[in-house]
Amino acid sequence: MRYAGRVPYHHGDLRRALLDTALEAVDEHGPAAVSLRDVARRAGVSHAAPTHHFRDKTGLLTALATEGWSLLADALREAAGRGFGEVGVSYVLFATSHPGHFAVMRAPGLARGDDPDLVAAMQRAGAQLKAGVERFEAGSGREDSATALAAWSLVHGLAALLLEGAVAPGPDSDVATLARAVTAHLRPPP
Amino acid sequence: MRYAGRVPYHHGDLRRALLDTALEAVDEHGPAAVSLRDVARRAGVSHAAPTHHFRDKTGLLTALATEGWSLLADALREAAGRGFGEVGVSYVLFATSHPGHFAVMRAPGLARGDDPDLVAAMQRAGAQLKAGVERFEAGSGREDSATALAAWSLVHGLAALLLEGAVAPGPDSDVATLARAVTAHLRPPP
DNA sequence: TGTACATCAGTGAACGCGCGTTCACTGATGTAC
DNA sequence: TGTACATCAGTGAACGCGCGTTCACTGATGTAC
Repeated sequence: MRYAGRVPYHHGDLRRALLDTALEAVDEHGPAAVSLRDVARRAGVSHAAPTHHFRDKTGLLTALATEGWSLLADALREAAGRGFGEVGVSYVLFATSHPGHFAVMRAPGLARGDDPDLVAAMQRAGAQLKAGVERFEAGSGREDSATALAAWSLVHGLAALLLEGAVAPGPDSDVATLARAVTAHLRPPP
Repeated sequence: MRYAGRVPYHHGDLRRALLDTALEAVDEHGPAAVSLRDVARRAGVSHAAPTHHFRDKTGLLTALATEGWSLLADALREAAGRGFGEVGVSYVLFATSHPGHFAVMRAPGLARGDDPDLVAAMQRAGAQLKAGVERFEAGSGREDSATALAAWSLVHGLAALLLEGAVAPGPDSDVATLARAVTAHLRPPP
């Protein structure tokens, strides 16, 4: 039973709360500098509590990476009906609106790479990316691996430049507009 | 005086040695996880020695970032005579052959952003990048900020994907070939 | 050429701190009967 | 409906470790005379 004004012994959804505070910590200091004790502190819980939800630090990062790839797959799938350009825009929007997830997803060696859930989520996102590029290539009737790589590089690079603070949308623009302008510069396969 | 087989008290060029071992450490664990003590250990020197060359940890990272931007500026300048495509290829080659430098250059908040040498080196590299894009645009006779951003995104994205291990050149290819194929997909301004 | 001395480069001990993980524990919940 | 008990969720102390920085020090070098 819970009484107003009383801190309950059980949290309610500590797992979710830990994931959220971990994302904040990643946003602030990068995925390599996340500390389990800091995450617990932010969530207002003892430093040993996370153990019950994610065995150890790697477990927490693996859960974040899995969630990230899964969210990306969902976002790309949702945009897939609207052509390559929109899949690309969706990729950039995902990266800038989920910086913590995106950073953990790209950081090598922090998550357990052989985790089955993580592998499945990555494959799901990979399939959506591939489908997006194929849609772009469809216009020309031929497939070209360099086109696929160029498309991915383009949106990945824009996302990285935005996240690194090397580029920012002007006052009359926003990320989606920037992304559309940039993807329009991709030349279809010869 | 130095005798063969005797470890001299003075190192000779400890500053350079520390920069080099720091680069190795960055390659292995990322810029956020570099430790001064580890860098000193790798260089075979007491952990307090780096203080004499770089006041503190930030000083070491600032020196690395400065060196990185300076090397990039040199590489871009050298390639500038050969058209935009080669400037782009040169950017990607710099990133993949100097992963430690490139990582420190992009990591926000690790170096002293107001260091005059660092600022100067960044400006030098920025000017070369700008010149490269202008060369590309010259064909069309008009300038277009989206073209510049797309060009930078494209090469930056390819570099990031290669460094993150998301993409690797096949057995019959190499980084330069990949970079040429990708930059060929950039569409000139309308 | 020799010598005194300032300066430079590196040492090793010490400090206080935050970290990840383990552990025995206790409070809360839910289920079988 | 009540009660016993297993299980789950969180606590707090403890461990050993590596870290950045400071400090008094010593060895080596170079320069003025």
